[in-house]
Amino acid sequence: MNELIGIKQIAKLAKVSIGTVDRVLHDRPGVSKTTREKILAIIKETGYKKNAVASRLNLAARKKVKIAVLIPEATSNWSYWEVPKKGIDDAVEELSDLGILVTYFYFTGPDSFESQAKLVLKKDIDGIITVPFFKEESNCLLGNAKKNKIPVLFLDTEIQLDDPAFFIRQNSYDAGRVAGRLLHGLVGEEGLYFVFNIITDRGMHVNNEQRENGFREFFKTNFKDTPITIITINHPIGGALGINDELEKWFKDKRPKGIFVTNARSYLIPKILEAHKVSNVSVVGFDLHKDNLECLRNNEIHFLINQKPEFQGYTAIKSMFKYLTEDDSSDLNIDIPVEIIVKENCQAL
Amino acid sequence: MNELIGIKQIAKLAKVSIGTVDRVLHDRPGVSKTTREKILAIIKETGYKKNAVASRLNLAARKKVKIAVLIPEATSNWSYWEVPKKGIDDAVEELSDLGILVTYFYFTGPDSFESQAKLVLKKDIDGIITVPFFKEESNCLLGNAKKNKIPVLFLDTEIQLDDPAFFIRQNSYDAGRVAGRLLHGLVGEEGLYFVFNIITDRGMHVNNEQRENGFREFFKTNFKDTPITIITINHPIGGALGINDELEKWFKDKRPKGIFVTNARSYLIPKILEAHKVSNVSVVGFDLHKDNLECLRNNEIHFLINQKPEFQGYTAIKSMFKYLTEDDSSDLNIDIPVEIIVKENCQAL
DNA sequence: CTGAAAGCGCTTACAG
DNA sequence: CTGAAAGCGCTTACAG
Repeated sequence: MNELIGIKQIAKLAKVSIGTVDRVLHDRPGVSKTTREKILAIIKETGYKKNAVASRLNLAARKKVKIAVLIPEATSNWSYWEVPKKGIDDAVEELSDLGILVTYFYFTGPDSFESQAKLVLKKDIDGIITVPFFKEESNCLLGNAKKNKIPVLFLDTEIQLDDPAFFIRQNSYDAGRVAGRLLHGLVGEEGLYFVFNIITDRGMHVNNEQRENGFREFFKTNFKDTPITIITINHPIGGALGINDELEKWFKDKRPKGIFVTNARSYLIPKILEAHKVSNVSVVGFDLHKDNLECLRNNEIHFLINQKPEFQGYTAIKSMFKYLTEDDSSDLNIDIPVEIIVKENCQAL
Repeated sequence: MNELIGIKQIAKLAKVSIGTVDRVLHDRPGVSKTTREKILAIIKETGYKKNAVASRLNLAARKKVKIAVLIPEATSNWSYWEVPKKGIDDAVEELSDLGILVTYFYFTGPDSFESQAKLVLKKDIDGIITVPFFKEESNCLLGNAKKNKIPVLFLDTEIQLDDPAFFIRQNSYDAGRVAGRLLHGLVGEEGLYFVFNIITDRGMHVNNEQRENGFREFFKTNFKDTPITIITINHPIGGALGINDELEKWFKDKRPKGIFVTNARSYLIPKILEAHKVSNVSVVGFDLHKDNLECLRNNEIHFLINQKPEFQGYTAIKSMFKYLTEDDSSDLNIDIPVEIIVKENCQAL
């Protein structure tokens, strides 16, 4: 709390000009070894810390930090990707005085991802935020970005890539374990457990798989012999699910039942249950999709797990900006907490 | 995204100097009505927004924002108040370049709260962050602060005061309803429910009461005839709880049981249950006290509700700073979300 | 290799 | 009532 030491004080102590101090601070060439070392010693001694605000004030006007955001196009159904975008926009607003420019690029499948990624790399850009939905194409983007020394931050999903990268996403395996805990609490040890993977042709299912694995691991660790039935349904988005003979068989059993839906489509379950005339089934799903929230309010879904997409977007921008301006990568790898939502705490969000 | 309009451009458009523009922007006297109106019109037209960073750069060096934080002294037992303090310190660190100075004051009871509050008001201070543990004394502080036009922000607990004030805290009533939902999920409709208020002589019990009310309201709304037994134990912090005849009576009943502890002392429950030789009781409590976390890991406590004390501290500083520097009070009243913690999602925090 | 000057957008004395 | 200058801490040309 003693008077903050600035570049000016350092210069005075070292008997040089502030320009020279600046050169040393930024590791720029053109300083003799002796002066450099003298200045470095003083910087260390005084515990000098650069004033990031003053620094940005200059640069903001001349050279904005440019970040490209490459995400799925918001579809007409559920515009999930509007949510992280909201967070991104909030962060941009907060950082606007510090000089930031975010440009959005959209993709719909592997091909457009690839072409948009190429477009991004052609632009004059400092960092990239995207999602690793397509392994090969993500590797390609990551490799090319690496060549240009452009950092890439992935949201939503973690997959193994050829080069190290940054990830801000929920640990889906942990989320599955939490779902196991919650569903077990409602259904008990004598229950029948179902995992519903309601998928579509296109799109990644990495999160689905890891959530299922975590769910099974929970039971394997805590309640060894609990039988879990995995049901995978390929179903286009929109449209309802009808009677299913395989399901009918399962529903005949009298034991208490729990269903874990490994993605946002748990809102489809109540109608299936109705069609099969089954009731008293506990349901755990993901994401605060409005239809899910509706089911939560009607006690048709009992728990929702939130991966905080808005926070993901917000913190992605903040962390990337911090990295690009202060070379601080500490916030570029984040485990989003597994947030548990019930009817009584869903409004506050 | 067109070129940002600055004070200089405004001045040029209005054919005045930037000094005059500055006077208008800050509503300072010494500008003729005509020029003032001309400038205001241009500001409106151009959508000028002041560059907060540049503005602070000046002031940071001359006049720091000074915030007094008056909180309970951290006790040797559980230093709960270390947690919001951590959040406060993080926020201060983040804002250090913008010129902030936080001074801590500590109290142990109503008397020291009062004397420390007086001390705070004598200092040259821009804002106060504290907790409303003592109604009369809080009113006194709030009244005096109002006279000096110093904003007061209360954390942790909301109570009704004579003047309007700012609150950043969890809605305890909602938290109680969430606890009801969670415990009911584990215990079911045929169960016996207990609310444990484990209190001490000193200290406020407003949160305890509201949590209990919310809990009862949950059952009243959803499961009308569920019997709930309220048990209030006055017990000093530290030391264990032994056999209790009244409890023994209740524990004789064979029905499934659920216990809701309305504060952080749920870690005392497992030992009581052991003493009474009762098992299979579901427990919901508050706060990530290390003993509570230990019980959560041992499956002796099943849910914990977190009121995010670190976030409360962090956001208190950020919001107060924003209010004092940008006159933006929008973040000074916050409902902290009711965060649900189980064994499987407690590490990430 | 080093220094002096101009500037980022805004604020604060000071001069008229 | 208004303007011109100096300055916040740092960065960037430019001059030597």
